[in-house]
Amino acid sequence: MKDLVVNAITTTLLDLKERGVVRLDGGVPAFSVDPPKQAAHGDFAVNVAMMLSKSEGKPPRALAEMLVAGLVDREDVIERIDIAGPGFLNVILKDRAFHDVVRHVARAGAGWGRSGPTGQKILVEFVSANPTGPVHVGHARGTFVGDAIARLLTASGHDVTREFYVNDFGKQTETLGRTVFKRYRELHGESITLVEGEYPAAYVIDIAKTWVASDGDRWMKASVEEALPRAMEIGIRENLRSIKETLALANIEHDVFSSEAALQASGAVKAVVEAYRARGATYEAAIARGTEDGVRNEASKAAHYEDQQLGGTFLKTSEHGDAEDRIILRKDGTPVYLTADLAYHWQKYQRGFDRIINVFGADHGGHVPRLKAGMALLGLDPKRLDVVLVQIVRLLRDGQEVKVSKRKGTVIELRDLIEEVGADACRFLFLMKTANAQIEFDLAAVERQSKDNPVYYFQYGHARCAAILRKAIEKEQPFAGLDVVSAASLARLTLPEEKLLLKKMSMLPEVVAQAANALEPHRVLYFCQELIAEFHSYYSKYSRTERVISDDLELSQGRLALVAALKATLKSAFAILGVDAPEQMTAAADTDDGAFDDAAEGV
RNA sequence: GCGCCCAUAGCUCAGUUGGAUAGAGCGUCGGUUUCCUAAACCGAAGGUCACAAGUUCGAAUCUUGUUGGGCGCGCCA
Repeated sequence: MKDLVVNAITTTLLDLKERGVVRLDGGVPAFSVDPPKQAAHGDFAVNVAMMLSKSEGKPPRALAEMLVAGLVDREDVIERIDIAGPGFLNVILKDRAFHDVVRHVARAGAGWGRSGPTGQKILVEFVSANPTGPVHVGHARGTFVGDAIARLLTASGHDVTREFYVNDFGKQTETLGRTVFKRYRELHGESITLVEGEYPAAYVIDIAKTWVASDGDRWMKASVEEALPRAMEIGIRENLRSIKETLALANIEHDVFSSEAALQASGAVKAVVEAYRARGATYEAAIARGTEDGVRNEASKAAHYEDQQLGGTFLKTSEHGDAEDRIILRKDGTPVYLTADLAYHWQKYQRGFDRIINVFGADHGGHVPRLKAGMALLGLDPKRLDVVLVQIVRLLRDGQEVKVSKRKGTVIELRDLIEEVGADACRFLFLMKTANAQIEFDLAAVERQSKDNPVYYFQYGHARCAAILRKAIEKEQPFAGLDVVSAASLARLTLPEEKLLLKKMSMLPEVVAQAANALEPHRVLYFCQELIAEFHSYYSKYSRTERVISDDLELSQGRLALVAALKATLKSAFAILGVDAPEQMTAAADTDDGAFDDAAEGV
């Protein structure tokens, strides 16, 4: 619908240029066509006259008048254009333009709001929780945001691969293995003590039980070194199984689980180092170049680990915006975490993705410049790599901060949260906010409010549409269908609220495209909220006077078309967000208090 | 100390990439159901958009500075 206005204005501008009325040196500017806040300002407000003022050397209002006078409206959809304020064009459209929205929705079907295939291959990596424990609430935000971004990009016609990077290599995995082995011995009657850094939480005991069930006491005589590979294997396998179960509960599915251990075993890590050497991007040193002259000072964390810094092979990441060069091989020749990650991302490029998106927690923000610099040093375009940083969620319970720590065993699992409030409600809590703002999250409030969670407002909007369509059948006026509803019926949609609803619905494809472009799923959510609010308001206002279903059959069909189009719009938007669109609301279940109480147990 | 992110109603957050009189939910107060679902709607109260300059027709939005908060600054991952 907005396209109609954009086309008419563009055509008019080009025509005026042809006739020498405007110079249009910079081409047609990227003017805005927006629904104004106030109804008095027409259906769409256009700012093109203000934008052209400087380059044309004429006042905006004069340009606006020239545009109106020379308007070329090939599709015959513009009723009137008012000039207002500093030079806005307030466009009023003919009713026909509104009714075409219904045709659009009908034609698009299940693809309404989505775009055709772009051929672009995009990789979205998200969650990537360490397989040393279950998915906890600290991961929840990145998990839902990542999933919604993947859905958005899919809706925009891109070929999306969803990936989970499994850090099944390194010291933390070893620590997990040691803890599992201790618990295994404990189950066979030994008394054990966990040391600082090992995982005290109960889930490790469950892992050990699984191990006992399959291997019995076979490893009781083995040394730690002998048993460790098996302990790590079991630990990672069980944690990964638990992670996948939780993700399934959250309605999230990954296409690829990429293993760091496999990456290491494949030789890819050594290969990336060789590639850097061949490009002259490395050097051997005891300390990173430049760091002597005060890039680091005593306040830097690095100072506390100086004794572990023995030198080795450095990568010249500072040449591409990183604060300092980074080590990629220790003195003994072993690679560091970054080296593996560089190899991993090199592979992402080699796998043929046009765009690579990582959803990281804000605590990994410092990692981004190194990664991008590392890609640049391989001759790859770092702009193809986008990192969405999801800010920390501060967890509160009744206003008091809750510290979540895997090491202390005070983990609140995402699974518990989902079971308490439901997957859709949980998803909503995290998608309502932009990813790059830190938020607070009161668990007690979530427990209390689980019944009036915002998600139900959305779902009720859809269910209400469904209820009206059911009622029409009951009253023997079943809706004919969006594709066959008559022009005469649609012409009966003349109430201002009805036109507003149609106009709003028509914006869905643009909202989705913009949200995908910005990697901001919450935009779709707020669009739905506005649309539903307008609908409830319309419904209530006319519930006594202008009902959807009346004795006027022609009018009823028109209004049912409005309701059906809205239902289709919501259903499509919900699917893009990963939220269920129910046909009817079931009574809110009673929630028992304190569901988190035993989730945070220590050992 | 340095880098990144943030600051909007009592609370939690939006604000259509610079547009006209800054919004929603929750909370408070008051109203609306013989009716297509009240999980809804209507109204009231509530704001120096942290502060100060600057950029221009126009700033919550862009620039700089100040203040306050978060994250990071490791040869951990």
